[in-house]
Amino acid sequence: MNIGEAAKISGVTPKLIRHYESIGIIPKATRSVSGYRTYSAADVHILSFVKRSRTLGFSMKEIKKLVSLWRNKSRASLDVKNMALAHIDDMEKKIADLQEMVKTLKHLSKNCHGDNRPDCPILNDLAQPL
Amino acid sequence: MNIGEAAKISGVTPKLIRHYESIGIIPKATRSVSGYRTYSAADVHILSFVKRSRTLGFSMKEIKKLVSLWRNKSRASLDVKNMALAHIDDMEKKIADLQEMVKTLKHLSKNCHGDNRPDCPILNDLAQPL
DNA sequence: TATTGACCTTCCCATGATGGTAAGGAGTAA
DNA sequence: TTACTCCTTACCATCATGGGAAGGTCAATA
Repeated sequence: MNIGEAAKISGVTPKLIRHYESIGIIPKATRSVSGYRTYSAADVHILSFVKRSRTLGFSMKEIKKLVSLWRNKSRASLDVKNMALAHIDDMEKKIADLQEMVKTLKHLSKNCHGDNRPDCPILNDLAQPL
Repeated sequence: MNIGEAAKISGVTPKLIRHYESIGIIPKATRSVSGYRTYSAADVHILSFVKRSRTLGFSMKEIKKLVSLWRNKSRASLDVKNMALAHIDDMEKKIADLQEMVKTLKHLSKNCHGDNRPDCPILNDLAQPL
């Protein structure tokens, strides 16, 4: 099948499929006589794997490793688990950061009249040297 | 003062100060005879404002608006509050997304032996067409 | 057969916020 | 004068993705 159909099935746009190929996430596609990329069901499976990994927030660098682990039948599940745990850690840090910001902003917003008057605790906070 | 000192006081690197100037977040700095940027306490105050706004997760686009509201003495606090509330919404969406990913990955990790064996529920999930 | 329209190709540029580096000028102190 | 630190601009990199241009291919239809 051509890149368009592979894109529809995998949920990865043609644009991104080419990009993934260029940075070595996926193997180089075979080509038709006229130069079109051609994909097998196995190729589409890799693309779906990448898509799902992105959905779970893994970076392309991590996904590159995940794909190679997936294709290596003698992998140790420990390696995969460690990647997952590290990624969970990263995300939990991000969540904590965001929650802190939300907390602060909610507090400031609560004290802001939110009317025509210029006085505003939010701006006062921002203008305060940290 | 020169850009280096303004950077130390405000916590914004010289690199970023120049960048902020170039994209119009802060007014163009006055220059010394030899071309060095010079900053007043008021200029540094703007930089601190930007820094604090970044700390609260606002985008540069939003900060541009916040700065202009801050400097507009006849602003309506409603405008500021609405920006804050919209930003809170954005962040809460991001938090929810991250929490969903964490939840899924934690579940998968719990079921992964994490040893020398290749069998791995995490990879099985990733390989599953969504 | 000629044309059309949908698909494919490569190449370059843009995003957003930040960092790095290189090449060169300015300021100051020994 | 040398040496060192600071400043200047300009370009490139990151990360994942999207947009668009210019041109080739394929299949169906007029």
